[in-house]
Amino acid sequence: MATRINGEAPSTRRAPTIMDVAALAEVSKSTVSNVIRAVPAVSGSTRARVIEAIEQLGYRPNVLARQLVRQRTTILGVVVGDLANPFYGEMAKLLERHAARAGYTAMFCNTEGDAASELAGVNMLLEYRAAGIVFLAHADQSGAVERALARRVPAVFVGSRQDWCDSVAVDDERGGRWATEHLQELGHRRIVCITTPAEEDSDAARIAGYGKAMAKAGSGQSHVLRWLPGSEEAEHDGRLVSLAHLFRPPNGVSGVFATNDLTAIDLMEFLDRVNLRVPADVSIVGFDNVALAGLARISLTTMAQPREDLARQGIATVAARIEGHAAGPPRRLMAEVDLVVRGSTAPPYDWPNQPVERSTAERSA
Amino acid sequence: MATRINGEAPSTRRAPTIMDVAALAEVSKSTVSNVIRAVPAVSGSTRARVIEAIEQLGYRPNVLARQLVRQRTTILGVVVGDLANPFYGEMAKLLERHAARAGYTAMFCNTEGDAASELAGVNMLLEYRAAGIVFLAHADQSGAVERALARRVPAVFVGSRQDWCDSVAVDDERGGRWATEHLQELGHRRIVCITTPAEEDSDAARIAGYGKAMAKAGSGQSHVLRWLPGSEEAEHDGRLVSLAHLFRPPNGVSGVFATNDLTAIDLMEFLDRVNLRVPADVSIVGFDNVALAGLARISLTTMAQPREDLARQGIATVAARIEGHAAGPPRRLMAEVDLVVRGSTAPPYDWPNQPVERSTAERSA
DNA sequence: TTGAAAGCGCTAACAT
DNA sequence: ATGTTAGCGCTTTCAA
Repeated sequence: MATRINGEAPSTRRAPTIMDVAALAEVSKSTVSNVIRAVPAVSGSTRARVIEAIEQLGYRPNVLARQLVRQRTTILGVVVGDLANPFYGEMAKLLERHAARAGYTAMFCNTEGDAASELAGVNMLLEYRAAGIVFLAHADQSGAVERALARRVPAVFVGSRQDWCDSVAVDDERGGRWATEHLQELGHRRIVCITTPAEEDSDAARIAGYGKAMAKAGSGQSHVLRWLPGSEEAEHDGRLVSLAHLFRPPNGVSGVFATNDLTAIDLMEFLDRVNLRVPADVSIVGFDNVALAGLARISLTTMAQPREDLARQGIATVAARIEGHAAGPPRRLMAEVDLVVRGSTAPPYDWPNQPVERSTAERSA
Repeated sequence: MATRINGEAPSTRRAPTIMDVAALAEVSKSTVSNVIRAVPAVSGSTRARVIEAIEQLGYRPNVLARQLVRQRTTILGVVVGDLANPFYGEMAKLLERHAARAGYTAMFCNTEGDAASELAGVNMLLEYRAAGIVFLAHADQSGAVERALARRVPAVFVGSRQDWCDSVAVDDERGGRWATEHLQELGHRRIVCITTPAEEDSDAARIAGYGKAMAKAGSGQSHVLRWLPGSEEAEHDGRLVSLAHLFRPPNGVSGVFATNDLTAIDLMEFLDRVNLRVPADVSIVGFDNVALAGLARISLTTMAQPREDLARQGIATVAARIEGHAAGPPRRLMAEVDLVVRGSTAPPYDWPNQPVERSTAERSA
């Protein structure tokens, strides 16, 4: 009979350990370990006894101890900007699902778009010895996060890019260009780009795409406004401009490219309030194709990101690095962006009817 | 000079340990530990040397090892139904924030409303030796989760209830009653309740509230329909009924209480499609007050849940159990539910105008 | 004020 | 087929 190391009765509060199981099954702890890890070299009868003991005690292996001795965790950190934003919520869910499928446990940290909490979150993940990190957001501009990572843990940016790191994202510049061209083809000339004050990396590329389309068309200048939803004004070249005035027909802005759907929808709300009609007075194109955008009452024309692809490839990319299937310089994977035309865009009020570009595939978010 | 235990140069891939720091600072590892844990009994000069070494190596304590030896983690598990649902997304974010404030690290698992993955998620949290678990959803009906928990780890239900466990939630029955009474006071008599096939605990209470209000008014019977958004039909008493037919004026149903906002909004979409107007033909009341519901284009009358309170009290409740400030039988905390009247409810088309009940406080989700 | 030593629960050689 | 043993990186007595 195997010796019971701990002479006392099992504490009511403490979780049973591998030793408790070994004692009950009257085997050594290695045998229990062999059963848990499905090592074949265990006789049927012994295995049965061990399994019986495990169930009787309600034993569950301590992952912390296992990962400590294995010198490798299965924790995958996910840095999210704002879980309450439906785009990130959906991405978080998909990432978790794919991570689980690949044998990893997702650990989220919400940064609230704040560089300090982003760094705190990354540090926490590092202290948990996360096997890899997925960035859905990146607020830090100072390089502190890059330094903290110090090439010690594989990371991937999903939905945005960073030159020092693997990434999976759509061609944001192309998306911005396409969105703007859609407005131009409808006949719009006075087109502005509206973005949020808390600008993400990907926003810059989308804005650049807008700029290129405007330059190429040669019509009208490009104007980028930073708008905090709720405010009546937006910042343009360091000056505040009144939005209501900006859009006032007949000579106001008739087309808007918003760098994300939430901003686009907030703008719709604003326009509704000041009695400007979408799309009769103002056409709007968003970016992301959140579920919301597909509601008939919103019906927002937008650039769709293939969320499922982004999640799948993001996990695959970081898993390949973790498992050593991939080495070398940062990889930049591209996913396809697509225009989804809905009811928020139409020719400007003074424009003759003409055929309208259609999306490659209409999707319902 | 202290002996360097590990003679080799530090590996490029492995994270530095407390021993590496000790060797570099020429102290023992206990001293390093004392510095990390801010134990006062360390001389200023020693502390400085250690801190210097920590920074030079980019050392970060291994939380796994620490929690193993301390026999207690700071991991707080959060079981979520669907992160892509804005109500849960927002709750997840708030819970994470409050958990962090209380010194815990949130670890989410998304169950997709599926009992099997819920149990898998709980098992995972148990294997990580989570200090406590917050349930935002509960799909399992078999008691398997309760048995797995086996009173070994403190848990709290937030937004729903379970008699074997602490909970923080609004009075769902009162909410359902209030929502129905609002419709009744507007003059509606033919009022149905619409819920999802994947019914949560809290849905049952909301439906019960609807039933009580209907019974009390003595007008019309109560009818509960299970509807899968996208379908043209809903299940009622085991039979399928056509929604379009159900609402057709003048003798169709004129008022709907939906057990959550997402279902309510999906119903709005459906009604829009079949050319029934909200609220002229059909009035709708939802439940949750998600951000979406406050958009002018949706303008859904709904029962608001105090999300911030739920999150704060949920964390406080489980933290109290963990930290031993609380013992004894399950606690059931109540949060206030509130009617938010918006544009989706109005008197029925054949009803004379009359004063309308107003919300305690109009909120913008 | 510092250091030595005994584990926490587990895995993975290596012995038997 | 099963047991023995040496750690994984850390905290925490207890001695010095």
